[in-house]
Amino acid sequence: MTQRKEPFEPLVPGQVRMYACGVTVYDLCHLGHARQALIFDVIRRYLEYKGYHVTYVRNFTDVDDKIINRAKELGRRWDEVAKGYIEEYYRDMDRLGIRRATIEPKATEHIPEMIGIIKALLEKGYAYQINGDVYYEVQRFPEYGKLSGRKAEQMLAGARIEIDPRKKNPLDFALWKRSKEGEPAWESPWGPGRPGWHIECSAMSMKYLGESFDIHGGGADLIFPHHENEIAQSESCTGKPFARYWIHNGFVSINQEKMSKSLGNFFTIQEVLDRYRPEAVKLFLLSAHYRGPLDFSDDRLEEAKKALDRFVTAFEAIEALNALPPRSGGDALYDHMVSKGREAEEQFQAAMDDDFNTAAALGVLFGFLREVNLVRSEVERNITAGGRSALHIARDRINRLGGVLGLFEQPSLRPGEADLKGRLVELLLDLRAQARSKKDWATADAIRERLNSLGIEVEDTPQGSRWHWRR
RNA sequence: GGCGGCGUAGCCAAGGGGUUAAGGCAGAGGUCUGCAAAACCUUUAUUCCCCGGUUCGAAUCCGGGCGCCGCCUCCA
Repeated sequence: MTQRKEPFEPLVPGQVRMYACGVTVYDLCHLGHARQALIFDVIRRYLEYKGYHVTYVRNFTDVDDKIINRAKELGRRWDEVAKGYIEEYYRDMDRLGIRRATIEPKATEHIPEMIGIIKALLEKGYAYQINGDVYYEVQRFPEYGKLSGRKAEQMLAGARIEIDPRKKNPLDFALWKRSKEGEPAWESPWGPGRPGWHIECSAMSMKYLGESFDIHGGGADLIFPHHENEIAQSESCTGKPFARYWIHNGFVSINQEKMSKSLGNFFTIQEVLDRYRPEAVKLFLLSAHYRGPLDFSDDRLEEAKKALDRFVTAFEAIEALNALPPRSGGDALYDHMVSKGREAEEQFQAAMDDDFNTAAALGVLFGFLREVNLVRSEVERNITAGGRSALHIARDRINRLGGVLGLFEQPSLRPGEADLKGRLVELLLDLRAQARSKKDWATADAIRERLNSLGIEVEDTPQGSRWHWRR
């Protein structure tokens, strides 16, 4: 509200109540939606890491013009279209490893609450009805524009909105829309209709979080008018301050242009995930501060993938050390790693405390990884019990902190690695076939024995060798 | 026209009045290796778009330019 960073103090000590505007389910989600969802997921995870009890509400807008239009295009029922895209949404978020919110309400399931607020606004004189439509009267709320830093007069000057002559003021917005034939409709004191877009978030956030709560947010494009309108209708209804802190994320762009449906320059989450691991996509999305723009390109994703592999290879190498028996000693290494780890965790917290600076936090993790690799190369030369524990504890810390960013939670197998095993066996069998053709039985038998000891049985047949995992 | 944001190495990106200007990618050198690849280590900005000002001191604050982007209509 002050347009700057503010120290965070929740309304109720130890508890955080946050609301993020979710998606309108009329199409597949693109990378921009992924960024928004991830950022709020990370904020939630970090607050939990800090020991807060977090109630996180994220809604679905499941009735709206765009859904109705989409249904017409597809020749399906509007509610089926919404339901289908909610399923797609969950599929995308699950693949990305973005946690479900505490409560995920749908607009259509909260019509009575919305009607309640509209009624109250009419009674208090903040709204007026025309012919089955109900509008909020912006001029009755002097603070209108306080979030976006605009004044009502300014907005009129350059307005490019079409003016509805029935409205008292062009800025007035619909709380309730009368339904046309064939459109979804709910009974109301003003006749059959459906809610305006802004009212749903007021109704659902206040229902689950109370009339005043801590954090509200969404994409930067929602600042005006959506969030401005939410504030107006909520505060004039309750007479209390609405959300205390506002968090708005920047856009994902392509060639410096906002990724959007209208420009057609978007990539769906599914398209991106077909080509890149979820963890790499997340690393990319967190590599810039959430408020700034983030330009998408294959080069950036490739970089993120390689950067992520630094962690993956280190984890794998640390794991591999377990197979070998350690010597005693290495206590100094252990102490060193613990203190470096503590230092890193403090720096990580400092970065996240500063307006959730994930890019800086990631930098801390990479810096710590270097320390870990230094120790690792020493332990690889001389495996000691202390050295190995040092690496384990460091790996656990990286995992834990990475987990706050939603990273390192998924199996570290690189894509194709599972079937890579099969291809490696085939490769060995090819070599073995060459050896057999030269009657190099020692080599051939050695390969068979070695594979056998790994649980792979090899059978020779007239058609060539076959292999299978021992059951 | 109004409101807001951004401009830091070859690229991406933190920082934000005075410690060595994080980190990633790419490049260079090295360790390892029969050679290679991979991996790891080291290294890479006397300088932060330009011009003025404030200050003992500015990339960081202020004023003015230039360039890019977003919002003001649905948009994460």
